[in-house]
Amino acid sequence: MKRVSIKDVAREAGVSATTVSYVLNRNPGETISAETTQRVLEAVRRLHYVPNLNARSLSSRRSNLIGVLIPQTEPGKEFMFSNPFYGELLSAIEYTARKNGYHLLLSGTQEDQSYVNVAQNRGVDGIIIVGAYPGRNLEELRGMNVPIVLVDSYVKDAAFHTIGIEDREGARMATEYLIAKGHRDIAFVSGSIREHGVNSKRYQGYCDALAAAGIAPDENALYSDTVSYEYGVAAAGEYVRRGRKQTAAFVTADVLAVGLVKGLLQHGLRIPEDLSVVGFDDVYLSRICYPSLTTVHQDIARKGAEAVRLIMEAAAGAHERMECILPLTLVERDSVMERRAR
Amino acid sequence: MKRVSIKDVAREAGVSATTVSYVLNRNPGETISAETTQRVLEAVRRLHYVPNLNARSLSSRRSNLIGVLIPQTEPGKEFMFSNPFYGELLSAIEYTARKNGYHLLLSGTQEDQSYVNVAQNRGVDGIIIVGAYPGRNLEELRGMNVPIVLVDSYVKDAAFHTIGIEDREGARMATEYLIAKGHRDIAFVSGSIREHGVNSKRYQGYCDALAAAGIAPDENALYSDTVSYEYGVAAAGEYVRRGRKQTAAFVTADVLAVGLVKGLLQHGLRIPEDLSVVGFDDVYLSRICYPSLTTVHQDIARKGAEAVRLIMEAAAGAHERMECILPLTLVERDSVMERRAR
DNA sequence: TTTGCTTACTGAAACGTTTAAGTGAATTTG
DNA sequence: CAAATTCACTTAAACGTTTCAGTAAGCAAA
Repeated sequence: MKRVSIKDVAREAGVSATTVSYVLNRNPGETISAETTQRVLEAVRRLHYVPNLNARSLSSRRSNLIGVLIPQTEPGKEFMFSNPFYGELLSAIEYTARKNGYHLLLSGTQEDQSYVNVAQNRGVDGIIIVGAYPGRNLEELRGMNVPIVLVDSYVKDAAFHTIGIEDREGARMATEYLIAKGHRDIAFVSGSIREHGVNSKRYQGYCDALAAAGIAPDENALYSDTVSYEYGVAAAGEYVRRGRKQTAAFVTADVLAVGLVKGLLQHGLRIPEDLSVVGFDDVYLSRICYPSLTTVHQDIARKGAEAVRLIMEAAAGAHERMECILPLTLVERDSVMERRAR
Repeated sequence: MKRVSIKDVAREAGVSATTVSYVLNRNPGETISAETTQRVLEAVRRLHYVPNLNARSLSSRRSNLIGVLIPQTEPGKEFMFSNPFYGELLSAIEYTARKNGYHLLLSGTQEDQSYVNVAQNRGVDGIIIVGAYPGRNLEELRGMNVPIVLVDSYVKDAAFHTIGIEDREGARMATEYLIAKGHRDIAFVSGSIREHGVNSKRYQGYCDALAAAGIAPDENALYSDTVSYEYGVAAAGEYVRRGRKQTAAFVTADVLAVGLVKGLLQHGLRIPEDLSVVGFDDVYLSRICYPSLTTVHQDIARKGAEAVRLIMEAAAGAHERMECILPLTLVERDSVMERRAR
């Protein structure tokens, strides 16, 4: 039960292996007669030949493989890859990659883990890293000789291409929207605020909007290390415990916002009557949850597509650092209402 | 900027490449002295050597790579991979695979597409196929010389291992539960009912429960199309159009159930007061939606883990066909209530 | 007629591993 | 003490491609 190799095809077609390779790869500069091409393709079909891509990678040093690294927790505990946003992004990346002849090498990442082993040794043509933050992991990657795209990271490093969104603008937009609806006490709920992370930018945007309206930022911002539905629920409890000072909340991730809403409902509060909520990301879930979530929309499909595009361009020889920032819009749904006296 | 290879390590450590390979692979039967082992490992560390897994696969004919095929639609249109269940399952597969030293080669599949090219040519050690149904695609795979695990398929074929759940039992359980709550007119909402597919089993289970209670199944209570949130919403419209005969619905996928509920709410109906709903899968979303969904729970994390285990066992030499059926339980949440007169 | 160019191929090395088979030296066995 | 065994390695072939550097034939140009 041996695999059929290029040599078998060559024998069948009465040509050399080299010729078969040239036929299959339409190698520029090489000329193969129409007749021979026919014979080779015939043989390929007859023998059901499929090229061994490992051998091809080994020889040509390109693999048509893109490594994708996504934060992962133990399964069953949380959403797919800890945030449904990651799932949707992955889906978009996969789709674009496949349409361009790439395969995906998928690996989850956990805090302490080395990034390098995960992907380098397969000879990937590029790596897309989602949700990374600076640290020894990124240091490791710098030495690698492969294009790397960081998604949603504010690391400015010549070694990494980045793709992101107008975080600060988006947050300002959301907060301004709440202010325009008459709210002045606006909670800020997010995952951990780290330097170079998206949340610090979103916090800035939130402050920008408050400042423009002459409101002092709320010292009691709620945030945690993890972006999760569970933390959203917990934050609701905390909000009640603290005396429900705010009439609105800007939440930096939909999954968190949905948890918050759920938690508040469980406490017998009504949304948006008792608290107006604006989320961030516009994951599919936001349309589904109850009440449906007013949120800052980002084009996830496009983000994935651009990530793949950057890898391809870099692999094709582009050498300067590339950066791609996508715009945001606000989508109004049912989780916000005009402020009224309580 | 050359890659460091095993030969560089060999030179550095003053031994042959073979010795380095033996040290790195702890090859059984081969003895390498402690001192040499030390020297080699030192050299590996000094040179930051990482083995080229493509070369390894080529030479050893095992890749530590598992191909995963998941139904995929255009991104942005629907959930991750068309059903959040797939995302959660993928997450579980990834986790288990990684813990066992495997990487994942991910590919989405679309209706018309050949499965073979997607994975075979990378020399994967096995393929996990989610949501496949018999057809020419499976025919193609039969010829391949690689363990294949079909998830949720009732294809009985010596060429494929399978992993599934007690679909019929689960459906019976759900329907019996509704009957026990006093319902007699129970809708059946599902994706397309195909031979060898899970939905035909679930339909049987639904009929079993009705029969046991002396209820004749009603053609008019059937809603079947595609598994998607959108179709759930559409089914709600259809339900209203048909005159709201049923007081309860058994829905064969949570994502569909959530759409149905959403659609009904949009029509001004209340859940569970106007319609009791039981879903299937217990995806994370079921806890989050409003009202939270009573549903048939399956252990998705375990399912993913078992899929990987089957691949590993098959790769290790097990040759008879393996089949793994996991049990189901019913989880009660807020989408069902006792029937009362209307 | 020689030279040079084009066309259509082929040979062989290289990519980075694994692994079967072998090799000497040291050690044990009969 | 010779023979057999064990130990600790090495040699070289193989895995299935790509690709550089030819080559031989045909033809046009000088």
